[in-house]
Amino acid sequence: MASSKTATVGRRAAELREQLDYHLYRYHVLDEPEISDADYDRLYDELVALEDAHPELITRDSPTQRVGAPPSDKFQKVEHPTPMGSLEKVTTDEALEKWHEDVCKRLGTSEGIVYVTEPKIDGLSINLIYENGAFVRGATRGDGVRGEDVTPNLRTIKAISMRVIGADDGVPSLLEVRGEVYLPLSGFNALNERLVAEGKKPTPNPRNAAAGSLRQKDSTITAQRPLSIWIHGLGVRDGLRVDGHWEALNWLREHGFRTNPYAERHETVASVAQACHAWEKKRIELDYEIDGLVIKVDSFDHQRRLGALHGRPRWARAFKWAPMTAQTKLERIHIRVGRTGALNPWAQLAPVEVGGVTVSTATLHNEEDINRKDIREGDEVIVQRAGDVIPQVVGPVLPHAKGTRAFKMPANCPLCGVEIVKPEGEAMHRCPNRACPSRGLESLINWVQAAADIEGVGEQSVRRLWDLGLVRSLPELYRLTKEQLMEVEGYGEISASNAIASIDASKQVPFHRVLFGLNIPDVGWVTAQNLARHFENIDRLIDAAQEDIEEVDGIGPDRAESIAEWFSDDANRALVGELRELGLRFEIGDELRPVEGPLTGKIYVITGTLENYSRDEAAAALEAKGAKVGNSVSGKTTGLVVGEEPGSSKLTKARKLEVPLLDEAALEELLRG
DNA sequence: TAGCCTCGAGTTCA
DNA sequence: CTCGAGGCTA
Repeated sequence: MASSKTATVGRRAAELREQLDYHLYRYHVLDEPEISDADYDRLYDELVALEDAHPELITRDSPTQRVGAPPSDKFQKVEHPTPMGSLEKVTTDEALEKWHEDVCKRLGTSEGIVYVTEPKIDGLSINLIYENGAFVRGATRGDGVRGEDVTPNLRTIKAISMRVIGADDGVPSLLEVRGEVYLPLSGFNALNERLVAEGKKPTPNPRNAAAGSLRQKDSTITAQRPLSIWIHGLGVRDGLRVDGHWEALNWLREHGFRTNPYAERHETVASVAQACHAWEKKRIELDYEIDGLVIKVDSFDHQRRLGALHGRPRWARAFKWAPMTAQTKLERIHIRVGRTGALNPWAQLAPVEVGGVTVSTATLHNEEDINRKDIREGDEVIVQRAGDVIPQVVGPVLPHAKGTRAFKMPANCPLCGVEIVKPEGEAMHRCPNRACPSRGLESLINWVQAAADIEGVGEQSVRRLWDLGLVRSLPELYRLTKEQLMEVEGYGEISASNAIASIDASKQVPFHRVLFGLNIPDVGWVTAQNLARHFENIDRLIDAAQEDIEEVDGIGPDRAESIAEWFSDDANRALVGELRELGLRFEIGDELRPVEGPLTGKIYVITGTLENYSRDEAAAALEAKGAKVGNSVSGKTTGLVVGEEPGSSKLTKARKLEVPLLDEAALEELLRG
């Protein structure tokens, strides 16, 4: 008895759902309601009552369940006239090719299929409604069926047209226009600078910043954010005669909508694949983030015949690249003490794929930076590899896990136990102990890999030699014997004698490299060269007064003082004497003579990877012609040599300063001419 | 004295 | 590559 009643109720519920869906469709999709709103509400209320009494009858797609997300009192939920579907993604050429084959099979032809690609903007999908040519409402995508009405905020975005231009040539009475709201990177950076200046926490990425800006309750705040939009499609468009997506984009553009200029038309799938790869590299040139390309079958007739599966159109795909950001757990914050005694905190991360490589460590710079970003051990954090290669921890995915606490530098050096100091106004904490093992070890590593660049002895070997107590100083490295080296893990008869030979050969490195390798504070590559050029030998330098040192290019009172102080230390003087006796070079050769050539006075900067030269080779070739090669683009830069996968910051700066760009062919031309 | 420029230092992964 | 900071210049 009871069961048959339940069955009746179940049938009625299903009937109501079907009717409600049908009337919603009549109303929203076709704009031709068959019943009044009051009648609709009566049906709806009946279903709600049934579902309240029999919760087991509630289905996920019930019209009553469309308010899925937690209710917000800020924004009204609105239903989209046509649902905003999501795109199935592909990540490989093979998957793309497979999709193409499916398209051909379903259309029964491989002829005449045209694709359109557009950058896939990492922003917020928005649906805009125009009635009789006037903007009346805009909503976020939400769950695809209902979104949040953010009309007042959208009105503040100047890139959104408030009316359809050229309405006289037959604009549909109801027009649904889809687009992606985003925050340009320049605006994102400016916003974060402002937030930091106001003592607030910066936003982790442009997408979050855009979302936050658009969901401001107070639209005057939204108005201050430089949001923009790319329009990429049509929803409802009754009576509009366009036959394909490409034509639709053109129509939109002509009627006042901001469509992306990098939309491309492709006659073959191979051409589509090519675009997907080309844009993966070109994307950093854009002032907004894209995470792939959207690919659509152009013809609306084809689109209709292909249809959709589970709300995902068969006629479109998102080609997505490996993400440049990822979320992972920050397991521990470690401290490393550098060759100058600076304490460097670094993050040990749960390994995670970012931009195609597995990242497990990242530098955290200093205490201040960690706390400004509010990063804690145990947090879930966002890791990013942006235009550059080096991963950074952007910030925590709030809230903090239980039991975490703000990061604090240790009071004592983790290696030697001496009390840590932090000079007023400086960012870095330091271990002041000159005899701290970290300094000796790190400076030896710096010697073998940078200053002298000894082949066959790398960081690992130096660490092992140090641990075994065989080499604890530079002179000890030069007194190392083959027999001793063979005790070290990883060395055999041959590799040991080769390594000894390279150590011996490294005694010939030029004076300026020796100076660099001594680890004098404030003396890097350039200053070492300038010192060598100015004083010519160690005898003049070692006893030079601070005022004499100030004469050198790029050295002012601060640096001169620290250099003079270093040379007045007995231990350092002894080290110099010992190295000299061992046969290292302490006077200038002819390697620093300036080269006169056709490019004298010109300054070039190189970015990206060149095909026929390494960066060092290209730099050497330019220098051989008299040019200087710098590291950063400035107003004085003659030209920026751009290879494959260039760094974004140099490129951006060069554009801004109108520094000429040279490709590899132009470089070769320059070197010949 | 401000703002540009250059330098030093530490940096990841395969 | 990016940051911070010292040096240089207008």
